Amino acid sequence: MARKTGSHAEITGPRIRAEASRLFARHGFAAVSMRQIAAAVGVQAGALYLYTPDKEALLFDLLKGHMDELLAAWAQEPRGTDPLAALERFVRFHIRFNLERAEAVFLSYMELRNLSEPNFAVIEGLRKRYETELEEILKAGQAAGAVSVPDTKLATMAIIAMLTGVNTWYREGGRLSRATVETIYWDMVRKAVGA
Amino acid sequence: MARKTGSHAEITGPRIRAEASRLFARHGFAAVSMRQIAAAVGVQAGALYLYTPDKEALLFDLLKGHMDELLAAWAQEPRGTDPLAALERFVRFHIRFNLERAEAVFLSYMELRNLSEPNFAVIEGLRKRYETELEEILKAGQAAGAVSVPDTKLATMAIIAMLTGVNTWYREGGRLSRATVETIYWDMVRKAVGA
DNA sequence: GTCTATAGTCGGATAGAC
DNA sequence: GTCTATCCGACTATAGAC
Repeated sequence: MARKTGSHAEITGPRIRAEASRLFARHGFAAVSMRQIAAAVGVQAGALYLYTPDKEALLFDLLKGHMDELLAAWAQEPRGTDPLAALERFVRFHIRFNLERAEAVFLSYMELRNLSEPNFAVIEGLRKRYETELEEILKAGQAAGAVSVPDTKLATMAIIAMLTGVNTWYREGGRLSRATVETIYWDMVRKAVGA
Repeated sequence: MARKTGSHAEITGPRIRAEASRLFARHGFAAVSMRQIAAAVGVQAGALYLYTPDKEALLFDLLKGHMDELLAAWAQEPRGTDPLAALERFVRFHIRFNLERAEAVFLSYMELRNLSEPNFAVIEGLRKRYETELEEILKAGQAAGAVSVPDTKLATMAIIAMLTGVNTWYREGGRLSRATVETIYWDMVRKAVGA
């Protein structure tokens, strides 16, 4: 028989993050109570405070973890010298990674304003670093004559918004596979940057 | 001397909507209390219920009002038979209108999940109608051979996401004027659709 | 590590005086 | 139309038993 109480530190921590992520994404940070999270995990509300100092720190952990994983995953993508190939890798990577982590992407985007100023600045810094990765690719492409955009900064923001937008409409098992979506978006991005 | 109490129905209603919009956009619907809204307007919390049956209806009014105004404003834009000219009008209209109503755009986008199912369906229907306006332009362009996209539905979603993204970074008095931003985005959209 | 119990605050919404 | 007062429930976070 499973006992009702005892030590489960190694599984409770991750489960708290998983349930909090799910609930925050579905109902919004402010609309979710610590009691709801605890109930979803199967512990009492008080037990959550063994794993997080407060509710905001829990949100920050989720957002910070997501951004770290995003940057780490991009860093592991193969490099290359061809700017156009790099751009294609970025487009496909961004769509693929964001669809795989739809919940975390949604959170990192909707719940930023619930962070305190210092925590907000951390996440913004990581986001900016990711954007810079794309801008460097565009600048290199521009320098090499492989791409032609009116403004690399605006092109960066335009491309990221366009790609992230996939998450708002894509549904698994729908009309198009992920690979097809990647290819169609790459086609539009390639043309948009005049390549 | 201004009296402290009395009848101000004609100005209080709009002021409640204005302050609620501002507060919801800044802190999120769930994080804002009726007392906060009342304090911003300068009345007591109970007085709000003369203007709205409950908090959600207040949010719905804001979102519905915004979508109605968006569709009405687009309906007033000049028509024409040239699909490419129509596309340019859409691009410039969308950026201009959304920058003028940044607060309402942000709300209509972030707070959808706080609506009840029937109210949610109303807003989604209006949003869909707006998207269809763009898709019809792309289809007409495709038929006329003026544009060439792999998929008009995806191109619609990609363009709208890209254009709406301007709101996330544009700051008044920044490096670029609104007109310049419109022109740069139109250049990227035009290329993206193979025109 | 998790529980129960609780402190202390704040929430949405309503009743009734003016 | 607005106010004051209030009901009643829910919230975050903590204390202390086990």
